[in-house]
Amino acid sequence: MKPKDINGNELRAHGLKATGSRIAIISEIAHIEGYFTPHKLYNLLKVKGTRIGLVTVYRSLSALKNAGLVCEIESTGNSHIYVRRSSAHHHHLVCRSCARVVEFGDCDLDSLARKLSSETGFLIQSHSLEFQGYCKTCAGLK
Amino acid sequence: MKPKDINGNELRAHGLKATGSRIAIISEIAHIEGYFTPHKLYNLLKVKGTRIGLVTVYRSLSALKNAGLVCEIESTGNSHIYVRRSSAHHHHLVCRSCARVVEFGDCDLDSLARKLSSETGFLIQSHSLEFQGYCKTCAGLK
DNA sequence: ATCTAATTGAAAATTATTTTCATTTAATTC
DNA sequence: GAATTAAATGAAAATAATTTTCAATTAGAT
Repeated sequence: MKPKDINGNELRAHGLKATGSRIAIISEIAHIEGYFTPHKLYNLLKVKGTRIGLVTVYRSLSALKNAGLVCEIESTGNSHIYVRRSSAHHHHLVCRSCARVVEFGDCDLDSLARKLSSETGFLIQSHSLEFQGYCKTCAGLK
Repeated sequence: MKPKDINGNELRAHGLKATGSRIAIISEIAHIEGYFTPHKLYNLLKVKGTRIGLVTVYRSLSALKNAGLVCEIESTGNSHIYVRRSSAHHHHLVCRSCARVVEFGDCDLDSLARKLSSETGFLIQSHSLEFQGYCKTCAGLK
């Protein structure tokens, strides 16, 4: 929310060239509460009057993902879904109604991972976990 | 592996018309160890000499998913990914090398869900969990 | 055997994403 | 501050994935 990225320091700190497009993109992402697709971000930027092409949105999101500034969410849908990234290892609570995303970090899956590892012989390297439901506001409206 | 589906009883039991295409599809799926995309299944069927169109593969997988005979896996990729479904509530261990999938059921996330619920006000309805790594065979080869 | 609604295939349409390549631009060097 | 350079950009084309349309076929019921 705060305009801390009016300059491109955060981008440069992550090894990315601080172009006008990217600054506009991370500024816009800072305002998005829930998750978003490349198209949604593109449209938000267009409404704001910027002239950033869809291709640049795709490429920038890919770069921001590699730099760790956004996360890509796993889904069964037909398009990429991103959220702004804040903490290191974390998971998401996703609202089915308004797309609000809440992060949490304490997943405590190590003992389960160890157990599965010994039962199956798998070398486990990572995991993904997500809870789906309705946020406080949307749950109240139902 | 066993040809229990040479007839379409499993399909009819789930409210699906037992067409030749669908019988061929579930028979083929029964032989696939890991996960698969619509295209992969389509190609396997073509190699076997069937004349099932890609569109039918898409439609059948959608129907089988609704009927609970296959699961769709969440991913960040550009295509749908399915696995044969066996038990009710379960999760997957996925091998990054050979795509082998091992199911497990005891995720024990209820207490975490309750805690998150009380902290955030979310009404939690479901969750997805997946572990990624290398299966015993592929881990040995590395 | 007939009927009917669901399924199928082929082609077209739609949607999502990536590549190509000429141009522009941020960051560096002088 | 101007010149240099590699990376980023935009527009269009290419590729890939998925869905729709519609006429023909077929499973399951009568």
